[in-house]
Amino acid sequence: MRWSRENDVGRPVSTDYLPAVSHTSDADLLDSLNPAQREAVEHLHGPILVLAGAGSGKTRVLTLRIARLIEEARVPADRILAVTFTNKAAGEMKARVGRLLGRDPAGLWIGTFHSLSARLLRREAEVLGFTRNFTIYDEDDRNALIGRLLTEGGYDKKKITPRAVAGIISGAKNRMQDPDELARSNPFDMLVKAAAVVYEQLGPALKTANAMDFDDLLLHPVKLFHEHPDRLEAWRHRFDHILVDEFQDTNLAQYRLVRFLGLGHGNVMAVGDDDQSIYGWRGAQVGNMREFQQDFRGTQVVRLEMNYRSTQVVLDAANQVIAQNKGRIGKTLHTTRSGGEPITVLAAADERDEAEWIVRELQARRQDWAYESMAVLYRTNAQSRAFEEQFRRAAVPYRLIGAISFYDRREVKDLLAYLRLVVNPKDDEAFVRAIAVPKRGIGEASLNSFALIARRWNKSLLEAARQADAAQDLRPNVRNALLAFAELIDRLAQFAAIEAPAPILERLIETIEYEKVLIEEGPEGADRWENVKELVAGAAEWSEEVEEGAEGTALGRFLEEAALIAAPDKEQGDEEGVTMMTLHTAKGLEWPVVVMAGMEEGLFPLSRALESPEGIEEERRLAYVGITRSRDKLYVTWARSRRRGGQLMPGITSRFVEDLPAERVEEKRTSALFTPFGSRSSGWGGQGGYGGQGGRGGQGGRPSKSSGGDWRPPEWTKDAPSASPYQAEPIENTSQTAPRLVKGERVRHRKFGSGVIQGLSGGGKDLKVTVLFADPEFGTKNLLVAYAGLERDDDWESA
DNA sequence: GTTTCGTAAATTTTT
DNA sequence: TTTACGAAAC
Repeated sequence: MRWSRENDVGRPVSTDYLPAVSHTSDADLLDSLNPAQREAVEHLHGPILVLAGAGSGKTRVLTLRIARLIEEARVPADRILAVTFTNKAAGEMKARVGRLLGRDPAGLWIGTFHSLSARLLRREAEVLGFTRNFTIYDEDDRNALIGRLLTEGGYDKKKITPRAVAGIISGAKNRMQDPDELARSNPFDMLVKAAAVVYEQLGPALKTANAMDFDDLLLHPVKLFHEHPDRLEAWRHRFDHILVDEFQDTNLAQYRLVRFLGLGHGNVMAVGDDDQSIYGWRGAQVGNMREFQQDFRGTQVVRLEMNYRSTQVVLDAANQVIAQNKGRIGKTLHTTRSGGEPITVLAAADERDEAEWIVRELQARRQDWAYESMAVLYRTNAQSRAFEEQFRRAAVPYRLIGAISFYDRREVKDLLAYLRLVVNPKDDEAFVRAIAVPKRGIGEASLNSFALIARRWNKSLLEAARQADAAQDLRPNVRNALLAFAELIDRLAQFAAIEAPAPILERLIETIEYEKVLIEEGPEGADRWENVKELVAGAAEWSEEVEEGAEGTALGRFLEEAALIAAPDKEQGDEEGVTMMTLHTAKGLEWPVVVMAGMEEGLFPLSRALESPEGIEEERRLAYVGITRSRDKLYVTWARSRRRGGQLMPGITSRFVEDLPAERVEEKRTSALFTPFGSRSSGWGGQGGYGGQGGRGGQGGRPSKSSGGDWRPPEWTKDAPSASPYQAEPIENTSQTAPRLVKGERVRHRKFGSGVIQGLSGGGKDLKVTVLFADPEFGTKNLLVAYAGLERDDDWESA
């Protein structure tokens, strides 16, 4: 096969379209590699660090090397450990290795640090004082637990929020600090002090609940190896080869784990790119790449600097942006794809205008590329909304990735709480969650006094509930409800002992009449019920997968997957189409056409990141990641004003836009009617009216000279000052797309549809309009302008 | 004790 | 625009 054609078809996931390789000799494959790649692939023993630039074929190197270890070096697959950053990457890599081998690499340990650690911990749980059916707590569970500890500690949860405390504790765990060290790190900060106190109690509390949070999944194995040399010895001999992908994003615990497991034989391949380190906020430390070379003596270093993905134009942009960072290991990407389309930098009026222009542009570009070849990337998930609206409106298919995790939905979590309780009766968070839905006449007060009793009895909530009749302090109906609930769980447990996850779920849903519960909740109930059905369907599908050598019951494994797999990348929207996701999620993927949207100071880079030089450098690396996702065409867009958190904020171009090489950039702006701010904001109320002609209808692309009024765009200059953090003030008193607020103007409301302004009242923030809506169901309504989100009703243009 | 309504706060990225 | 929490009503 020809590797060079591998990515010619535009699809986000680069392996989907790989032709199945029935049999290809290794020699052929090796011939297709460049010298550096080949060096990495042929290195079979001893430590090796691969500095793999974006698009330099590192997945190819990793998969080929694994295949060679199995095929050439005759290493049994089950003695190879491969760690990736996401579940998706793991799945892809496994599939690719399978294709290279022409068979399933059975027994190969491949997965994320978290999933592999969980697997290890299930086998070693007892040594650490857990049982193998331990629960994995997600953020909500952990925060709820922390909240309870805060309340018990007499803290005011309004001043010291569980979330803030959780963040501090998580940071400490990432640095592998114990509570004492955390307390000492910042003895004068009340928040840190409180966090240290809670941290102290959190460990035992989690152990009591037989639960671990995400951080613990990494910490406990390290602790295990540290305190139990015999276990370390055993696991050191478990694997002969270790490969770690995205090594630049490992944190301290992850690195320690690699070191523990790898130092014996030293057969460790670490693959990473310091320029793509974008998880510092989560405790990742690029320094691990240096540490690795020191800890593993004689590490061979290979640099992959040949990029097979992007045009010269795109690479120039990437190189120039990243060059501003200090302390890089240093690397310059080369490509053979000279030239390329220029980078389009677009200035839009606001996020809606931005989205509208992008959608139209992508529609126009459909003659050159399929929708599946295009991606819109943004800094924050919140930005996806504007795009969704415009994609829908234009009937352009899209796939939204990652925004809301399927398993994060309330109805899904509620049901899973029951199952968790079945698997782990000590899981008090699950108990609290499950007993609340459906309502059983046990409110906060009852639950609290019951929890006290349970504690006095030294029992978990479920255990205590089984004997609730002995709890004299409780009212009879509460006692009965507790008993009934415990019985329900126990019955479910009996059923679970012999059944697969799907029937268990079905039975549960039937028992608690969940469909009825949801439908009675209101209009969203139907959607929620759909999700429930999807959950059952997913469970049924899952049950069919045969996973050999896995630990625990089927139900336990099902729950573990639900906890660890972000959102089986539950995609929303259409099957195929333009992809939308955050820049973080986009790491490792590629598309012929990439749009980086929302390139404004304060949004990207985020204002929070501007507080430290490291923060800005990390944002810049994220920009680098974004740019290098593009094969052929890159769009970079920004908006002069943008709604953020309900407020309209003025925007100036991101410094990363200014860093782009001017000679490779073409500037454009939309011809949209402009949203006024600054001095024009006083014009609200009566005379209104910006940009006489309906500019919105004009096709984007050509800069139009006077799109309205006396407004001037901020100059877009190469050397604009950007040293000081950009602090934007909200724009008061404007609506997004500025309908003329005069009597007779046609406006559109999100819910009520189109209507005509009948009159105005109030002023400033309290400005109200009276609108007669076309739909008789709504009739005349008084709306607060600042809140109603009225838009010009320009349907008449097309009608 | 529970439900409902209203007001206030809040929004980074992911395992 | 959505969610979270608190107060008042049921």
